[in-house]
Amino acid sequence: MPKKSDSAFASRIYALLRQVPAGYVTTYGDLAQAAGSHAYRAVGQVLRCNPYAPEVPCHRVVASDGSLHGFNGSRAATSLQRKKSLLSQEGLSFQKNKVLNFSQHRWSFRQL
DNA sequence: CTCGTGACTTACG
DNA sequence: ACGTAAGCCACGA
Repeated sequence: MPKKSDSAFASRIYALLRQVPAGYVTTYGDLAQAAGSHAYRAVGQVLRCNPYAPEVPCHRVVASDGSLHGFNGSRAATSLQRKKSLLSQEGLSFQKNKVLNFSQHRWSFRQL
């Protein structure tokens, strides 16, 4: 549940992300649009300060091309490695830092 | 209110 | 494929 200290925008992002089932990923763009805005970057800021660590799996959010950018407030390769591991456990496949069959595992809020 | 910043995206050379 | 530039929105100082 959203905290009062969270912005309405942030809450929306969290709520949407929570809808994403395991084995699926989404992009910042789609997330933003689903939130009713085009604040791609704002989404990044929100996730970076993600106070709902396990409940809001920020690792299910990838770049528009399915590549893993940052994670856990870090762009370090170690973080990306962990991200890959987590997603791998959810049935996703990886090639370096990119998701295989990305479009296939990509979650679309618009279809809901 | 203004300014700077960012885990972004798209376009261009 | 890669670097740069511009556009974009929200948030904290």
